[in-house]
Amino acid sequence: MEKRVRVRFAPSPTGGLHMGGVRTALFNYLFAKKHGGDFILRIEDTDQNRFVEGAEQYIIDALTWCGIQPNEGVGFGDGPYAPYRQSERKETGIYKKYADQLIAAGHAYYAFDTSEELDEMRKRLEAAKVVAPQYNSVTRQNMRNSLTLGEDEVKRLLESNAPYVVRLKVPRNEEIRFQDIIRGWVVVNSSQVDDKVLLKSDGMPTYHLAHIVDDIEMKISHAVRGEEWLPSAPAHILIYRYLGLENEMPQLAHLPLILNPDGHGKISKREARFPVFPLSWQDPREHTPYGGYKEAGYYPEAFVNILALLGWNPGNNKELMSVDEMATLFEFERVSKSGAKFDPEKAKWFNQQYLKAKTDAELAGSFRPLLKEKGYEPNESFLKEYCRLVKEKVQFVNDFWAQGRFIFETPEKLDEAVLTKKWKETSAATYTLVLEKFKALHTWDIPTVTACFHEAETANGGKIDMQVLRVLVTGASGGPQLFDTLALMGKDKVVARLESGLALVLTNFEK
RNA sequence: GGCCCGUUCGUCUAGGGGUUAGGACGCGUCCCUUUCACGGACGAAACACGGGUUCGAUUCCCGUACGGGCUACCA
Repeated sequence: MEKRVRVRFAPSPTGGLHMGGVRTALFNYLFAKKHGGDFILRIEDTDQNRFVEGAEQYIIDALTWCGIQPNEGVGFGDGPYAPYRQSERKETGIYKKYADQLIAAGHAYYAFDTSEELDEMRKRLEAAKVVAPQYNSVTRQNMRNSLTLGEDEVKRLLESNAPYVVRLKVPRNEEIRFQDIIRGWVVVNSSQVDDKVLLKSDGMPTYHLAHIVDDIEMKISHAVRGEEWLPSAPAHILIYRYLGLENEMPQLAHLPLILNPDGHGKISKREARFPVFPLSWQDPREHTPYGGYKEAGYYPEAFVNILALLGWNPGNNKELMSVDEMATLFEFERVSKSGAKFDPEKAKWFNQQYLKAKTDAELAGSFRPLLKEKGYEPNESFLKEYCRLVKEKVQFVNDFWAQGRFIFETPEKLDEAVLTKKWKETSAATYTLVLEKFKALHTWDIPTVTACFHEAETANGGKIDMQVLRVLVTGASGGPQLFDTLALMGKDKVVARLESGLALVLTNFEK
């Protein structure tokens, strides 16, 4: 019988959770949802030196904003396997228990080397032209560990509380093979694997031991993580094997990395000219916060949609999908092996698609607070109409203000390029005519304004350039649907703008 | 350097021994439009290279190049 799908997202609280981490969480979430399984948040805080205040809460907040909440784990309700923080689990002695088991079985050993001694060893090896200095089956013979020291000495050191680590005893030359759901068979020789530290001298487990113990204890069925873990997977296989748990170990899936759009390497928060964090992140050790997708105006649905298609695709040419749709389609077999460069331009397009799907009322709701910051609080119907007009032109609600700002505030200057090109000697008379026609109106709505403009054209004896009218009223060469905009602005404002616009042109353009 | 992983339009990708190599973003042209968009149509644009295997390779194998990851008592 297949075991119940239980997957975990297991970040360490060493900083803000960036988009690569979110995607890993997302794939876990989709997989769990598809199979009706569990999605767990486990906090891997075994490195006390790298602990960052606020990071854990950030992870919880970010997942929540993205709508990919775990159903078990830190911040989301303890299930039957609590605690879900490794620092707390360590207190139960669970990691030491497994480490002791490995030692008893002869697959792990105590090592008493100081960091100075380790440095010395590496230097020595480098001097001897050893290409990859590592603590392994060969070098451990010259180090201070329970394999070289003799039983009595080891016992004495242990009893005298000498600091030690527990290392995995990796065999010298053994082929280690494992199957990755995404990559197929991967084969590595154990000579390439070093004697990994399992238990650190502060008593904390390393990632290598901790995640295995927890995955087993928490009955994790699939370990889904980034490609950066692929090189250490062989060591993990060995640990499972020596624990007698190779048959119970989770299936492995190593996700391709998200790469920088330009340049090279993993996506990085420093060089990116686009957000890499879902929510803005203030690192307590730094001065300036990093902006987030939320603050940039992205909808969480759009953000998640973008991420899902970075390395995965449903194979049906469909790109816009809800999380539910993605979940029904998701499978690791359709996750690609190669890294994906993130394309910020396409990300914007995604958001635009979601934006266009919103109702004017929804948009008004999200734009109202932004507009209030600028000092304007129009009534609901005005705001909805405003949103209707500007939404076709932007990708973010954040752009709504800039797009229609002229409605609230008189532009300081008019678009010169348009005027230079289109303003003629007769223009002053033409647009004065339009002004007079507008002034004479008693009702003011879209059809009336439109009809009035056409009447002006008739009276003028020919077409009147709408773009020039636009510039006179709004200052800009482009903007929302012109007559609709004029209708929304109201007669008084349009007339006043037209007057001031004409005055401005006459002083600056008429020679 | 060593080890591991990867390589289809600029980017995200589909496909897979015989295809006009498909879609999307972006880009260009046109249509719609007396403005601005949206929308629509069309177009330019890819199988890294070299050897095999095969009647036939973009697809399978090997090598090379290139890219990425790892190489800590970090995860």
